[in-house]
Amino acid sequence: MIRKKQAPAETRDRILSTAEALFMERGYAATSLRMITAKAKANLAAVNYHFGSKEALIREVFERRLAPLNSARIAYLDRLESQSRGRALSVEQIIEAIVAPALQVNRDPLAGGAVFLRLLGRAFSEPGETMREILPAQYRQVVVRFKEALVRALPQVPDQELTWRMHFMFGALSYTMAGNDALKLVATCNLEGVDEPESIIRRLIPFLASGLKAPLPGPSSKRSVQPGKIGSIAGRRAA
Amino acid sequence: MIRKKQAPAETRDRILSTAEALFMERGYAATSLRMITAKAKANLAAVNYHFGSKEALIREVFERRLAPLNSARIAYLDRLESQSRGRALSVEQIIEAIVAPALQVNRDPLAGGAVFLRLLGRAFSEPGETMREILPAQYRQVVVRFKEALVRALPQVPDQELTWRMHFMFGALSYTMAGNDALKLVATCNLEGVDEPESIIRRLIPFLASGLKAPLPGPSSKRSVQPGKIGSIAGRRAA
DNA sequence: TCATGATTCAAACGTTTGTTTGAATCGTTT
DNA sequence: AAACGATTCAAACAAACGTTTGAATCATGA
Repeated sequence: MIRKKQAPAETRDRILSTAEALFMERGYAATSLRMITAKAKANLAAVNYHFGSKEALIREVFERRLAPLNSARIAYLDRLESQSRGRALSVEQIIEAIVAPALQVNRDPLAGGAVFLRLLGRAFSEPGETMREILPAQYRQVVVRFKEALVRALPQVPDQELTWRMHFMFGALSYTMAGNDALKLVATCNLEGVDEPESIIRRLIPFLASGLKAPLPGPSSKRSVQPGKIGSIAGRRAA
Repeated sequence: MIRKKQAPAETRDRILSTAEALFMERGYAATSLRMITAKAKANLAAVNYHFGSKEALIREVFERRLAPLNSARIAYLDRLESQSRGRALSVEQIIEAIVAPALQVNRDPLAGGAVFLRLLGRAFSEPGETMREILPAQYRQVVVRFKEALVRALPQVPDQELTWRMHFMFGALSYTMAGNDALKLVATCNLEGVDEPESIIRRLIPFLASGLKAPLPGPSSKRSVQPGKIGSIAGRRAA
């Protein structure tokens, strides 16, 4: 079961990378082991031999890339904090510590490249029990660490509010990483630099930083909304 | 094929709503017609009779809810613009026109309720050809209309930049609507009002508005990032 | 050289998938 | 009552699914 010495086990990695690519473009449930093994030029039984099951395969697909990525993020943050001794980091620096390692992965096909980043972006809105186990486990350290840094950088923002804003940030981030073809949704003009992640990040960081630093809303501005109706359905009332 | 008079065709709607709920909690590919028809207390063949195929079913699931929602958004924007004669709307108002109708849907189970909103949030990062056809077609009008309003509200922001920021906004929005259980990802403290969409929106709007209004970056600040490697691999240097 | 354990392979396992079929049932109109 | 189209239903279809099996193949240490 566990390979020790002999055999380069290159089959294992070939399956992992092929599964990664297919999961990205077709989704998890819609990708069969037969597709994977055929494209990876491996035998069908190889998946169950090397991983045990399809579920264990997808688990490995993520952990192989995600663990190094999140370690790099924490290391990046550590470096920034040791450089600016004592002083709190800027929000932009903190976001950079999240985003720059991802950018690094994007450049390096050996670390997963754009394929894995898109897969990862989608994983956050994937249903099912599997992802609800993998992602929190992989991100726990990162979240705690960056939350601490953000609390120091934004002492005026209450804890609850900051948690929500981190949530929104992760949303915009994972959506952007997913590199959605739904991007063409908002593309009323032809976007320049769609394929240059650096330029996307240069635009994303100010957006997120401004969001995190947004002025606090009045303690309870009840004004909100009270529109009319929706569609053709009648008889509705607002809050 | 097309029902004219007789029979309430309530079976059709029962299948639609059941499929909606199952697609939300299990995903599209992982939900079988047998699950749907069993839970909807309909015959298996009813799906192919009423819709033609599984693909046509999911298409109808979305269009039934999405068309009224987006119509309501445009109507909301029209109302705001006719109220403030001539003057440009505030960014917050424009966001409200996007968000409030969704909030309305959330309150009304007959319009889809929270179930459909979560399904819709996920749809944006769904792979496959189906969604890449449905969503752009349903959103085209909305995007054009709101883009125009935002251009008026933010004349200092270049067109390209604004398009990207709308992209980020849709990301945070769909991620939030998906009501991800990955929310517990960033939940280091127990969130209050997780189940009160109003309070979530009250926090989301300032975040998005600040992001859209963010100061423009220097024309080409090349400083950015260029770290070393990733993970446990050695040799790293800061930017 | 032989023996050993890891890996590959073709074939088959029993389920489950989406779809089709043809007869039964229902409500309405003639 | 008879006839009609719309709808439901049980049954079957081939195809594809994840997994298992047992023998072949390979590289290596004795």
